[in-house]
Amino acid sequence: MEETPKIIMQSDINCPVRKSLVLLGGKWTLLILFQINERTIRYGELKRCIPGISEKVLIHELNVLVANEFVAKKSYAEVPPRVEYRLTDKGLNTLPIVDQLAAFGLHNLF
Amino acid sequence: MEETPKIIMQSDINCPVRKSLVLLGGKWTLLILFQINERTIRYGELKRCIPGISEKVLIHELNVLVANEFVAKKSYAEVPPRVEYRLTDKGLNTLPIVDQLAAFGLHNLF
DNA sequence: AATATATCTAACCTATAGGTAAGTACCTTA
DNA sequence: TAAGGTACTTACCTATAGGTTAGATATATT
Repeated sequence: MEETPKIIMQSDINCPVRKSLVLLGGKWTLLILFQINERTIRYGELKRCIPGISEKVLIHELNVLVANEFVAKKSYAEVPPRVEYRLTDKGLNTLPIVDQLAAFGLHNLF
Repeated sequence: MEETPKIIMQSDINCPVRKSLVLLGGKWTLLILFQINERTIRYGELKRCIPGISEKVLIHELNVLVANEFVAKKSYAEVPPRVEYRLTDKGLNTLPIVDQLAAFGLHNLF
């Protein structure tokens, strides 16, 4: 068997890992994407699914995720208001990352 | 084909994703693990591989990673000093995460 | 008329992650 | 003798991510 050493590029600002971390590296970002996952979920449900996050941060993160097209938002003109969030295709593409975070946690952190 | 909806637990502090993020969620943490990867690497090399990181932060992150047993450190009693870092088994287990971050970046951020 | 619900908005505050810059110790090379 | 390489350490500073609290809105319910 031959040794086929992995070549690792310098991680300058064009490094894919680094670019991903710029968008996904927040304290709550990947957790929010994980919780939305493949469902359509209302703001209030989401909040209850992530104990400890503040409303301000959750709203802000959601706005950023919508602006970056990870999440799609649908508001209904109802009272009381109803707002639904779901992942875009790009957002769905982040799920393998959180799957690996989950697998790592399960296998190494208990 | 049956619908088999994924069940998603509430992400309290015991959530595996959340626990992983506590340890790996720093600005540089996963990038450092990615750069060490499967090689044995000296401090100075590592620094050159991550343009923009400060010495203080790199040293500090490395110390934390060693304390958390993601990274093993070997110092040689030489002058000038030589210190080598490599991933432990636990550290190697984080590579699938950075692989997914890399894949995501390549496919979605260019 | 008071309370509850749901989704935000806004003002304010702070802890800390991270940045900057200088210094240390020892040897090598020019 | 002076500059450079190597792996740090220390002190100081600051920007900002994130926390806290209160309020807005507009209906329905009691």
